[in-house]
Amino acid sequence: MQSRNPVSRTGRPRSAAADTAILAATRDALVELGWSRLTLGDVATRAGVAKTTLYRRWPGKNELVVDAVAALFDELEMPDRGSLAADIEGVVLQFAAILVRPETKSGLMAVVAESTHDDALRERIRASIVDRQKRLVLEGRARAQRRGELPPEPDPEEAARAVDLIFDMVAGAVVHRTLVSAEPVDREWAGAFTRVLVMGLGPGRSQ
Amino acid sequence: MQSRNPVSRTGRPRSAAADTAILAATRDALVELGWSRLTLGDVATRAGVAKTTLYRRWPGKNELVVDAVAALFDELEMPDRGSLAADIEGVVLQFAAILVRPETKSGLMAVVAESTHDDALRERIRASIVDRQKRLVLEGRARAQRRGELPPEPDPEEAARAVDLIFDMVAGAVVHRTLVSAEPVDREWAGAFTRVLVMGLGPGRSQ
DNA sequence: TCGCTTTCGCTACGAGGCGTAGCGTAACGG
DNA sequence: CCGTTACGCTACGCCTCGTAGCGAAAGCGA
Repeated sequence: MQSRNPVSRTGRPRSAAADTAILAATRDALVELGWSRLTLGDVATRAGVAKTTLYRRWPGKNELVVDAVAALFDELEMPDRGSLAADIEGVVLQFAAILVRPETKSGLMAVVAESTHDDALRERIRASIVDRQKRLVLEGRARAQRRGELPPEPDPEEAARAVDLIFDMVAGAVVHRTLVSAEPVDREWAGAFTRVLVMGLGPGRSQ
Repeated sequence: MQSRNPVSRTGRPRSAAADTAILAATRDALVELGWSRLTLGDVATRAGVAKTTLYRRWPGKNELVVDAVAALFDELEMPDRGSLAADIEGVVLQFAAILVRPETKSGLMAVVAESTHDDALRERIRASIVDRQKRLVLEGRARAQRRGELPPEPDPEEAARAVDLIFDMVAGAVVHRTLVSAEPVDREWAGAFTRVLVMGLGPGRSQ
């Protein structure tokens, strides 16, 4: 995760089990307590480690929660479902399944809020969470172009803008539906959303 | 704002100036400190009131920040710009203008995160912030139907679902673009977003 | 003008989290 | 076996929280 020296070959190695225990304890605490009431001392107790061990590995609450939540996004993948619409609907439902979990809900938004005052934290979120999702958009877009569902985009800058737009639309809508509106992202909603998006992307000019 | 008795006609009245001073001080503190480092004692000092006065009016940090941020949404309105696309683009830019302010960025997401563990807080957010935005969607949709840009929807439940979907798409995309991607919502982005949305809503069946 | 009522500013307080320092011990590699 | 690093534990000063208690201030009605 983070090591002060690139590799320190001597001395007692850090316990990998402690890392996973701490991250799991953080998620448990997020579920039970939410963000504001979560304390690092409590997490340490839950994980069965000393509080000092926790501080030796993470600078503070923000970074710890980012890593704890990021692990939830490991399961993200994008099987080829045959069409652009099916691919989008699949990734929407998959993303929603992660987002609906209480540890994600309370943790993710809180660190995003903190990141508005902490550039390093924003970068950490981007690297460990956001980019992994964006990769799915890139993949789905490339597939759709191969199928002929979307026109190829010769200009790389224009393509990047299009990917960013799609990404913000998909992730934003799912997040807003789940967290702000507090309504479920079920097949019906995902289908309606996908219809609008695919229709908006398809025949018209530009992307 | 909140009064324990519907109206108490006797005794010293609460200072209305203190309310506005406290809310303004809260926004200032959000700008300088962000959410996590904001303390109620500091807000009281900035506002020139005693800390106890603050606690007499708000239960805690969450509710105070909701009210402080909600005041920023007072300027929301939706002039008729002649077409559905222009209306959407206008509300996107207007919403983004509020959201880009540092007090909104750090405050809004934090209380949303807290609301996942506090139903009363979620309701407070919905009533004082979310519903005010949703009204714009309702208005723009009605206008577009009057113009013939969108088909009328006889089924009220279906109409409500459509409004909710549009609302989550618009607000979600703008929030995600601004807070997570940390990129500006300029005319170019707003235009591209509006193109996709309008095209997705328009010709196809239902929405 | 005088009470009655409620709010206000101020001070003080216990409780609890934060982040760090220091120590002795444990677990590796050479 | 030795050097090095991680670990568990305790203790600490600092800060914030949220509340209690007080006297003074500011309205209203008689």
